[in-house]
Amino acid sequence: MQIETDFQSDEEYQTLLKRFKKLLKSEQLKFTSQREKVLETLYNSDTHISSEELFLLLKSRDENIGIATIYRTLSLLEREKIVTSLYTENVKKYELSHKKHHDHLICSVCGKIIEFVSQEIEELQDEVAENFGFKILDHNMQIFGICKECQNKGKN
Amino acid sequence: MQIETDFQSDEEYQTLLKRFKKLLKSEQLKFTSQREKVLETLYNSDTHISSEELFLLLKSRDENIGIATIYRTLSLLEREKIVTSLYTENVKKYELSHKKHHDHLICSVCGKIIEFVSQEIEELQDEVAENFGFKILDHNMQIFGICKECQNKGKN
DNA sequence: CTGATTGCAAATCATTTGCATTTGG
DNA sequence: CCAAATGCAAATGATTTGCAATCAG
Repeated sequence: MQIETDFQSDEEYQTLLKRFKKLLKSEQLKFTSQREKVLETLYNSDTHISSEELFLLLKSRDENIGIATIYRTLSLLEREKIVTSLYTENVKKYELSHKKHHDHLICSVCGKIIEFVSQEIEELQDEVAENFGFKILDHNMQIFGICKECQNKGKN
Repeated sequence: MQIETDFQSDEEYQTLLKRFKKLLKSEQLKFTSQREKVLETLYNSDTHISSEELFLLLKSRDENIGIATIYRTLSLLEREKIVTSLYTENVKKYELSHKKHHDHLICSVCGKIIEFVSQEIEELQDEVAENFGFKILDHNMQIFGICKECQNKGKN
């Protein structure tokens, strides 16, 4: 079971990597080890991550990478829609967008981000936009509040 | 008609002002002319406004106010839920929250912000949050895209 | 009076940029 | 090769903070 999962993930990552390389080629950009590190780290991260966090993470692995490169790579990835971003706690945080689209519940106490999908909300959004003659490119929904765990903590 | 509207607005503003004063008193904070200017400017602004914009606006009226005071006042107002904020074009922008709650369509071309309300979306959000045992404090929905006008501009 | 607030300037934080050097194709 | 990319350090832009002077209650 574990093996199957790993294999599957790996295959998924390879597909992503191929897409990235193809994309770079089509724009006469170069595939570099730094760009791969960033992509890979995002792939393996199960939460949203900021440039700074990504930098520290890679540095702790003794990777040779500068923070400017991380900023540049994340911008590139966002431009190419390989990642999406959101803004919390005064910084921009990124996640791979290969996942299904989803929205966010953000805990104001612990900062935890819970992802969720609601097809109905998506549809209503499309409807609203249509009423304004507005062409949707992307959207971003954040619900702030207190997660179950932090509510319970409060009771102690 | 016009007179009636002005009167009504004025009354509404007075109510808001009273609320603000009461709130300040209850926290042993002081009512200052700078705080009033900020509140009043927000009240009279029909769009979201950044600290910088607020500062320039007040300066152009020769008001005596420093930008640090504006930042401090906006934080205070947000903490007290008198204003809400959103993050676009790399800055935080504020609006009075005495209006009915609403969400935003943001044009990626001209930066225009269109407000809308969807009771159905609100309800779905509550439902989702409930499923996660999440207690909603606030939320924030931004739909990015291209507004009708900018789509038409593109066609010329 | 006296603690809160202000304006200013300096500090900080996230992000961007210039540039000499390195590297991928 | 050589244009693109990198790392570094310096620059930028938004926001915050320290502090002496001022002001509200």
